[in-house]
Amino acid sequence: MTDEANATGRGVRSSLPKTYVPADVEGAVYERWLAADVFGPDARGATADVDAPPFVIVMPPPNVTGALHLGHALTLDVEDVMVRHARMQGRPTLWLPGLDHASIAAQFVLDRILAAEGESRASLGRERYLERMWRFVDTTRDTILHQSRRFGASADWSRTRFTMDEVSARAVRTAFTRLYRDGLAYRAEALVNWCPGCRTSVSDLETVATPEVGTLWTIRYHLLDDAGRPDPEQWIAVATTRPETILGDVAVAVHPDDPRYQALVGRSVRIPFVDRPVPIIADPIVERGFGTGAVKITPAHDSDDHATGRRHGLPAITIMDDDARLNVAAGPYAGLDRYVARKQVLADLQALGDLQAATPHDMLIGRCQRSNDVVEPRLKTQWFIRTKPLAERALEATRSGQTRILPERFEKVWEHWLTEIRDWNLSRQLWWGHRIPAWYCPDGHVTVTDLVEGPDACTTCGRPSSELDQDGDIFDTWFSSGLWPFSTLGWPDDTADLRRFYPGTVMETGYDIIFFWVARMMMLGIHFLGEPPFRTVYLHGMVKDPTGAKMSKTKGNVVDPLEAIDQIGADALRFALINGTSPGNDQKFSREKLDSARNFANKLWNAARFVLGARPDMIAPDAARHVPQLTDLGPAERWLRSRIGATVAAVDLAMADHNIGEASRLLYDATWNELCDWGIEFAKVRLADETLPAEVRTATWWTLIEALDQLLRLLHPFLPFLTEAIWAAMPRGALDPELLIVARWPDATTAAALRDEPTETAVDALRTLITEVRNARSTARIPPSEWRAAAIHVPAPLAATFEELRPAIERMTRLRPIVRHDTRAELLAVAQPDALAVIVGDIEAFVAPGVLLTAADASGGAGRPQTVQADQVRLEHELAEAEGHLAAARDRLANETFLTRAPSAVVAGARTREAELTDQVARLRERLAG
RNA sequence: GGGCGAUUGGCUCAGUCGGUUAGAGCGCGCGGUUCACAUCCGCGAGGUCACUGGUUCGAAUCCAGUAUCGCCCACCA
Repeated sequence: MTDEANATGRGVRSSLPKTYVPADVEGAVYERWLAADVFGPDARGATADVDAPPFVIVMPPPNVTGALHLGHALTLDVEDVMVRHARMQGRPTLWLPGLDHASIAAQFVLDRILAAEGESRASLGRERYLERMWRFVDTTRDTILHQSRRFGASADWSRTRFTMDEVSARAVRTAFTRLYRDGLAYRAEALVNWCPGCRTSVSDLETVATPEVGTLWTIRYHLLDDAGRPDPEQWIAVATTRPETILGDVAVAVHPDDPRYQALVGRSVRIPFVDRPVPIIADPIVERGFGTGAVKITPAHDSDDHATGRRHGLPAITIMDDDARLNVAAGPYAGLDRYVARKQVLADLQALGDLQAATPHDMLIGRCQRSNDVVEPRLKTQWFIRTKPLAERALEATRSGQTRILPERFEKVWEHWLTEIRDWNLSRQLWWGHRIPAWYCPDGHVTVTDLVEGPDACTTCGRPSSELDQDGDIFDTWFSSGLWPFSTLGWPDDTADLRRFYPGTVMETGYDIIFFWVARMMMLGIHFLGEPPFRTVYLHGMVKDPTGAKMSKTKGNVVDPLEAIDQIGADALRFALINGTSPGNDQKFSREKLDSARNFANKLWNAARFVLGARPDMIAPDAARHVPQLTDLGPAERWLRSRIGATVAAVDLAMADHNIGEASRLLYDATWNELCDWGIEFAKVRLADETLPAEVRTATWWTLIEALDQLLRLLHPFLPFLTEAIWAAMPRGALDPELLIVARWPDATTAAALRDEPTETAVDALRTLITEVRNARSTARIPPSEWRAAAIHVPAPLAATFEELRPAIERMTRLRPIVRHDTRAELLAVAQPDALAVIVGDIEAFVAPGVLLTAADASGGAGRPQTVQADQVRLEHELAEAEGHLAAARDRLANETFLTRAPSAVVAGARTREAELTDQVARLRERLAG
């Protein structure tokens, strides 16, 4: 075949390579897509209807920190399926790819690399550190983008964005400035989660509550007498898990109604080592039953205590520095690490005789999600976002249905989190990220501006910019991520893209970042643009290892998606990740799934190879697509068309439901169990039958082509490379594009017209007959290759179909001749007593006797006189089954209330069934008796 | 402490609006050199749908409770 023929889009390549080698195909196919320019909403090669509503998918930009893992693969696959589906429906699609600078994660990774090189943040300094970071992300960025293409992602690479690029930077400055102007961003001293390892504050979401067994120590604080001296004989005992923080204690709290302590309220105790007198206060927050019922109050290092301290107007004494070492306020313990200090304090208390008890205690310790360090609550002056008003509008959006969350159950956690939301700490004491655009003058005035060059002067006192200092902190990464759906479209400018593509259609991501990311996008999107950034939030589950454990490098149970692609191809990996999954549910990923997907890819390839290679001679190799006459189709062809129509409808339903796992399952089934097992097998007989008229044989082939064509379209989102490669060899219609990726999704109306239920019913009955004959032959141990004769009675309505399919039935049952009798009586008259009986509904067949076996023979023993017909066992089994069902059916019909209350259709169905079973049972009994 | 999810053959999972006989893949057993595919073909065995109770003519499905596992949220020191 010539290149010209291919270029017309109508050429038929004579055959596909015998074996499908993904590596040979995938790269080349991707190049063809790129060359044809089909990915973007207005791509040159795209065939979208410009007036159709655009399909915009919002994806989480992966972190620039390293290679992609299986979770990324799943994300890209799910999104690619959705985008390809929409593209084939003729909608302009926007899938905007990008990367996230991931400030804390990236610094964590780079710090490790630097440590290996004998360098550190401190040794490089801010400027050189950032230069180094840019070099690092330049390489990882290329890796990630390259990998995304290997997954087959059909994103619009021309629009690739980075959360640290200038457009993003401007969006960040603008967003923050407006929030500040709107009174939603504020700077305040507050207790924040401090990670001493990362040397930055982190948000509540970034701290992980870790169960640990700690110790609950009981410590005596001596009461002060009127002269202010500690009384060695009188004390109040407090319980604490953090004895080192006593150095920052400012009070002891008891419950106001606690009779043990009521007399002590208002008196003072002495804090040891720092020799500080503090009051005993009453506060209902104290749990009387816990510990001693008396709590030490350390406002600077505990969030409960902070709140208590504020209620009582107590000072907050910070005793730790950024490295979590005790500071000068800790008196004799200054300079000690927090845990060293703890030991020392305990030893000193012991020496004083004031350590009363130590008991093991189950507790939750907050650890840094990134570094696993124990997070320290500390007082810091930082920037916060007032989230309540933003959260309310996000809740309105989901409650009103303006934005829908799928699966719906996630709406509950969404509700809860947004209802209980606390202010968002935006400041990070890191270097890699967007610098907070706030400047401070020596008088403490704050100037916030979105000007890239900073403010001219202090907006309060007019001091020139030279006297202003910019905040040294950067923003939480998720702040820029939260702007993603619109910052990528040119916001804050009112761009054409923004007007056309905001809000997005579907936001797709894993449920693990619903709060980190989805909630933030919702809050910020609604605030800045007045409407939510997407209509649907689709959350997929997590990919776990075969035992259900989380995949992690340290556990060594990760599957490298690129390795899997090298071994079995991207299509198989994609199918393995999607087939058999449902939205929001985790999946256990295993080698077996990959194998199964690979087998399916192989099956499709070979089916296509057969179909294309089975072209009858009278059809020219480069023949244009031809629609056969309905009258030239046989029952098998009509059956196959009808099943394809049913598949289109079922897949459409699943896709509309966002249930792509179900869609893939339906397609697996249709391809393997319908097209391959029956469609092709039936067709083989007609195609090979030279006695048939040419138009009948060609009609069969064109029917296979039609079925394959429809399945290729439906399968393309799932197996893009493989289907595209097959498509290239298919005879295409005049209107079909050269590339499947921009071909049209099967039309529902056309598909509905393919349905032919009477044919399906008739052919299904004959398919069951074939299966049952095979079963009978198998149990009777008739060699599969051996031809046998048979006699059959087929009820009149089925007779014509039977005759039309006779050659196929003969071949598939390996029975010939099959003598058909018009009445059952005729059949029984000729039936040999030892023939195998096959009773399928109204059809009854007798197959020439098989080998008669004893039980001993069946288990491999020597040949013996044959007394037991193995076939009898099968019939008895069938009889028992039928009798069971019959009994159930009769019970139901004997039930008066069933007859009166159940819908008449159900009752009628039960009656029919009962009649059928009665008949079936009678004939089975008759046969067994005979 | 609160919430969510899961529990269906040996394993991994489907199962729509409650409806007759609960499906698939893998694995298992038997058979197979059928000219697309052994990454295959044919046949088969294997399930009291976690448990208890309820609603209903009818429950894997709806309700209540229990158990086990997993996850999320949470300020008892």
